Amino acid sequence: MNENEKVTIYDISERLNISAATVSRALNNNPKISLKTKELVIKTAKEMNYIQNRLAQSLKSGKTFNVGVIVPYINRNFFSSVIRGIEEELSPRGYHVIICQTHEKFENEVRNIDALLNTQIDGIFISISKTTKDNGHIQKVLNSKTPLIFFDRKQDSPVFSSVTIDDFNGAYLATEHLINQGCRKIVHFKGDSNLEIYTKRYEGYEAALKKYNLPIKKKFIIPVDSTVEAGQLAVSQLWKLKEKPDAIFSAGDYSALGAIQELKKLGVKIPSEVCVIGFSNEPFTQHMELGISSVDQTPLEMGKIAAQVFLEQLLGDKKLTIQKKVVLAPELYIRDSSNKSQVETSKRKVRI
Amino acid sequence: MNENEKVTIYDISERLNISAATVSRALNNNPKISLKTKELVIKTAKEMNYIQNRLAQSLKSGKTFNVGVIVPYINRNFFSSVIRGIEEELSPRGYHVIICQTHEKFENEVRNIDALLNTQIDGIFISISKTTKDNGHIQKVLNSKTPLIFFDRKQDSPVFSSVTIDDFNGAYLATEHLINQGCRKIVHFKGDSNLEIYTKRYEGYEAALKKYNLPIKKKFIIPVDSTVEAGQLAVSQLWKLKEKPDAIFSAGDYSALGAIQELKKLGVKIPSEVCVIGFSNEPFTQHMELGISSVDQTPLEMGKIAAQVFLEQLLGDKKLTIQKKVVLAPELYIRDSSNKSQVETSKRKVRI
DNA sequence: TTGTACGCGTTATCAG
DNA sequence: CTGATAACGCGTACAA
Repeated sequence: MNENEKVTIYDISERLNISAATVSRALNNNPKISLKTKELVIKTAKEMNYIQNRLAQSLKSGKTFNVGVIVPYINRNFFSSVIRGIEEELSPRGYHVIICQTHEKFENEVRNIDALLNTQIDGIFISISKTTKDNGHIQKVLNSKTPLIFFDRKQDSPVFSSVTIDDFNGAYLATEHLINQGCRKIVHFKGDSNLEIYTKRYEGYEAALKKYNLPIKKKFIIPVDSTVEAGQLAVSQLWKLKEKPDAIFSAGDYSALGAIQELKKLGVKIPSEVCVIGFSNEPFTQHMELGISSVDQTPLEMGKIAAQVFLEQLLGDKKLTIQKKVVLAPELYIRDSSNKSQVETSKRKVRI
Repeated sequence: MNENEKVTIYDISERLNISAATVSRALNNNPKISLKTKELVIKTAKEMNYIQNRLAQSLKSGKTFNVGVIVPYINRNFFSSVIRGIEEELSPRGYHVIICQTHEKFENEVRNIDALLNTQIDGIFISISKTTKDNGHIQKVLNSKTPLIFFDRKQDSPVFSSVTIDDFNGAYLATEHLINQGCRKIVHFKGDSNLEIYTKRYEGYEAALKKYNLPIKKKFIIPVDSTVEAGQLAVSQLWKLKEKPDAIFSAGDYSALGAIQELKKLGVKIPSEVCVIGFSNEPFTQHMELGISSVDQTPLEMGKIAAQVFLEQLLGDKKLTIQKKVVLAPELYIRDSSNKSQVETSKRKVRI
């Protein structure tokens, strides 16, 4: 009963007095085999507790059925949700998902790419870090002919596909919503300019103001980290100005929360005096007593679609790199923090 | 310049007119090699953009430097934080982390184990699902001699290690805290009895009541899912009773939140009339206007320690399965929802 | 339909 | 110190 050592196709072939090749064929739905031996092999394989060695398989085929996902931090709701989407789409097809974190450091991103490349993954999903400047590491991926899909935070690339949301439009709609609430002096908490998502959000904000003939004021455009503290600080600075804002559109939810906390401390009424809307639709925004309006990025869907793009890529002609840019529609969630009419909308989902 | 095809040690050996074996030695810090050729090999390897093929390496050595992590859902804060801990501890040692989700379904757990086993991982980290009954799949892992570490949600096992928090004590301290606040009629929202973590929390609650000579009432022990809705429902049912509770200790934060929402709707004052404390210290608990008290499970640390236990295991004698049960101390976070004295503690961290 | 023989890229063993 | 060779487990032309 000491069948503890790994059982291989050779063990099966010996037991059955057939060749290992035949066993292999039986196990791989190869047509060139009689039903009889095929069934026999499958049966005894099961009996002997045979499990295929994917390593050997991969070495032969060049495919590992592993993909790598690179994100800044895996325990941030947005990223873990995207990863969940990827995993759920890919695992039924036999793929495994390897995760890597950059901690927003470019050097780690490079290291991760190298590590994934030499561990022979079949594809890479990446959301670049705030400090990523050049694209030498992405070039390496290109050279290795490994499919790569950007999601959310992408680099401009003429060859690689990407899945993002329409940040411009999300921001435009959020700003327009504030304008519709009667706000005229709208502050924007601007995210890191190194990332396209944040410049796009800024542009959407600007476009909405222009469209409604509102002035664009430099002093109302504040660079703010996506942290509670940064939001608090920004508000405390802003409220020292003579001209007070009547709304805040933040590029992140945490800074929106910080803003709200500070506004309350200052005795400013929300939403009657100031409306606030964030971005990302973090879980906490809906749980607050005063629900925070936000723009949802549909992370689960983003992950699933990124995975689908990857799978399509595999089917396509390898020579001709088919590149696909998917842009998802963001969803606006209007809650208390920006809802002056106090209509019951906190649960309502406004599909764009 | 068409050096695009994968370059192997043979390519290097040809170029240098030496054997592949020598190249291999040079690249692996093998002592049996002259410094001169070693440096030469390393230099040309770099020039030729050589990257080791980990697949071949793994096939030879039997080690893949991949580990698998199995959790119910990866985008739940607790789990993604543990995974982050594991990744951060293991990736500097060259390991990759593969993630799998069970969706709380036993069948998926079995499937995931099988998949990981045949993809030849070096170890498995698992938090079992609510519906996991027997342990046949864990036996398979044992047979394959693959190290396995339970974290948080474990099965009793005489051979496998585990890293958990002291759920009993966490619950005991939470309950004791409520008692110290003057509460005498304390409800417990009890989690799924299939999981040890929840029965332990229940026992901790019970022990605290006993210790302070408070009666244990069946009607105050309510099975509640860890969802907002379940918490709401439980409170609406409870407040139909003649005897109203004056505190709730919930085994989960979401149901604690639901309870608070429902209590407010009923016009019940928190914490003066009813104190509430949850479990898990989900991020939202600290962000609420009325901060929710909770028990922190130190997920990041749990992940790191699980990884360390795994690494220790590798060093130990393979024959003798060294089994280690690590129990971490939970941390109580007292916030508004259970702080009658209104002392500023919302930020204070009470280390146990 | 089945068997033989080789290669995937490395490393370890054994000579030299 | 270096080279030749086998082996890890599998899949697949090619031959039978």
